[in-house]
Amino acid sequence: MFIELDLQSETPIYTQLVDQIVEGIACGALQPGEQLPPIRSLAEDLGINLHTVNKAYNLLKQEGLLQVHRKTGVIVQPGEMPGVTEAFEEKLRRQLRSLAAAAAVRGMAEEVFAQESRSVYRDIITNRGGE
Amino acid sequence: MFIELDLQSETPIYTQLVDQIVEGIACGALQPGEQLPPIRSLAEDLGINLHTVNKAYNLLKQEGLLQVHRKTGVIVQPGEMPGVTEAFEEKLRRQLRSLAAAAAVRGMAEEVFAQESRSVYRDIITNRGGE
DNA sequence: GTGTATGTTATACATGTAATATAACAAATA
DNA sequence: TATTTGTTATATTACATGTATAACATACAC
Repeated sequence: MFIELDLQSETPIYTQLVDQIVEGIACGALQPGEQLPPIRSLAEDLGINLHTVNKAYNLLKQEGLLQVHRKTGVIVQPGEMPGVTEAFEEKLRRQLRSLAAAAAVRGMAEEVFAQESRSVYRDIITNRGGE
Repeated sequence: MFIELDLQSETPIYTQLVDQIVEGIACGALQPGEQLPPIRSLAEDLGINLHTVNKAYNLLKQEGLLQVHRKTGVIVQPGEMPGVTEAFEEKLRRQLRSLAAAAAVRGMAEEVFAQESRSVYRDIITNRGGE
């Protein structure tokens, strides 16, 4: 798997997992219908607890990005992806707001901030990794 | 004061405080050198504990956005604002990355995402509030 | 000086979250 | 039947959040 954890980071492990799986789907490294490792294997591979993986998988299931079949295991949502809901828009704006304010205060111009966003987005879908 | 807290929110109170003060500085509602309420008054006004306000003020002090003088109280950084450091750039990119991936997965196009960022930024500095 | 308003520090407590460790359960399939 | 999967249930540890009190240190007004 392509997952890399930073156990020293202040971002919770399950969040890192969620983020990297979402990125994987976004950039095409994880195709719709593709199988993810069983929670126990992935947990062992990463040296973490089964429940931590489970929590991440469940969050993604609730968001409609993963499907969980008993015994079959976990796969990337095969058909329609969730789409941009009103709730998602709100959440996105709320988080962008915090970043934009911090950027503005430090003198980062509007266009630079927008360009930064665009460039980060592009880095993801072109699978370059970003750093 | 212009602070509004949502005690039901999952975002910690001190984070909400930090965000709103940063926004206040960004949009000009809080001018450089301007005085902020004493921690005890603000805490009482908002119906929260003194230490919660103190934590927020201290984070902003560490980031160089506030100055804390004993007895004089807390003021908005009067001279040079922090600027876009390497550390800030990294942190910004890391957080944008998570948002961009989530947006991409839901089919939000690159240009829409960039435009969204630009528009949120503009909302802040033009002091319209945003919602 | 005395008093007062400020931020600071220390201690304690309650609650919730993150992560781990075990164990057992439920369902699908070989 | 046995195995592999996700699920659920407890328990424990550590840490974060928020509160509550109390005391301390400094600057300023009087």
